[in-house]
Amino acid sequence: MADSDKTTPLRDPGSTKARILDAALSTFSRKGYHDTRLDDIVDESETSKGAIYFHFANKERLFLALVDQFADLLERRVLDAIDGKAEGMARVQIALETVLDTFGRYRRPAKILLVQAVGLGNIFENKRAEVNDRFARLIEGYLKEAVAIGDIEQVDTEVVAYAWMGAIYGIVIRWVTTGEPEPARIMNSLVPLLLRSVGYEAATEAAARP
Amino acid sequence: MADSDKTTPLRDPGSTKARILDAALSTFSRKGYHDTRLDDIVDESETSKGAIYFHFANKERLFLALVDQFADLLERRVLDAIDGKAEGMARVQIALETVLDTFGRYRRPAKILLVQAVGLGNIFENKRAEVNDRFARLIEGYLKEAVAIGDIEQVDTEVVAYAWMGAIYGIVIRWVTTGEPEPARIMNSLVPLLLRSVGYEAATEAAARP
DNA sequence: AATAATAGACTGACCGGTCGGTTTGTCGAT
DNA sequence: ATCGACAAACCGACCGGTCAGTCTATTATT
Repeated sequence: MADSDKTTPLRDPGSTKARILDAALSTFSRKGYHDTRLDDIVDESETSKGAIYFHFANKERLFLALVDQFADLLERRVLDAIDGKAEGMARVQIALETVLDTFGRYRRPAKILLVQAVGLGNIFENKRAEVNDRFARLIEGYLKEAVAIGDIEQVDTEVVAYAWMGAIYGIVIRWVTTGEPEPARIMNSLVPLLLRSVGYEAATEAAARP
Repeated sequence: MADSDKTTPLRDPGSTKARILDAALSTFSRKGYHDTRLDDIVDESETSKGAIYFHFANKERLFLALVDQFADLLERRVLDAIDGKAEGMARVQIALETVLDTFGRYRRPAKILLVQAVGLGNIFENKRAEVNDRFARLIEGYLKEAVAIGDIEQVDTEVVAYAWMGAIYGIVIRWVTTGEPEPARIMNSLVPLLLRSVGYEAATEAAARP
């Protein structure tokens, strides 16, 4: 996923691939998958069809590369944020805040993952479900830990995890589309709301970072 | 929307249109918008291209007709269920249960609204947002009422409403796709979860209907 | 010279939409 | 009650634009 996989860079191959990915991100997030023409990406990246097909097998793969890229980033950020700093519900809270923060910082990738990757064929739907599962399971793990520790009472952790992901998605999708509830407001309203839903009162108050 | 608008039905125009809508619902919900060929609908409905274009302006309108149809049904069911029977959080609870129950009963329309209508062009995205808003605002209204009455404390009703819709969507999408959390379990876990998120303890227990 | 990387003209399958034509029912006139 | 005129409903072959993907040519690198 980095730059130098194994191929020897000629002119400056990384930059072309990166330019293609950038342009693809921009166009896909703006127009959606089907309304994006390969030629749009060619224009915006100032490369060529040949370059695209040299670096990616086809349109579908190019799109999925963006999804994977962002899913990886999101997971890394959550894991980094947690990183043994706390346990129980404190962990859950940090995880939620990090997910929200990351969506906030990366608006276009978020849009691709949450909006544009939905409703396409089964291939895409599976990928979306896979990513969703990944994070729902992550959250569920922390939740179970919190239950075990006694931070919160017994709950249907599976339903909670998916409901939370859904709630986050719902709010973020709206923000991504309309810009409406400002990230700070989302952070301050949504996180306590979710925590309260399992009977936990949020510890922190203004957690929104600049 | 009935049959005899003003035109005198000849053979039985309603039935053909209904067959087309049925086939469209079936195919769109299964394959999604773009993977559905008009000819698929022709085959499944045992009609013809001409019949489709006689009743609908184009593919897009046919799809949107399904979305509208279901959105109307959903709204009607919620309003009927409420219908002055209660007020405050009791109303909110009934609204939530009705929405969930309706999604549960109409799996394919639910899939079209929640999955297949996402990620298509802007036209579709707007429609989806419109429907989503409609219900979020509905819920928000009841929530505000509950706050005014004193059933629950002050909350960011807008965020709560959209978060709830998202949570419901998230769970229902999963069910629609995988069949996973059974409707009864959803009803019993999700509704209390949502109510608790605004500090309200659910009154009823096993509310799931046969 | 050989190979990686890039360019971009070109192809062909695909599919939404059209359109001329056919069938089926209504109704007024005879 | 028969017919002819008309229209609503329906049929399906066909058209034509679109666009992902291919292919050959060209350039840069070792």
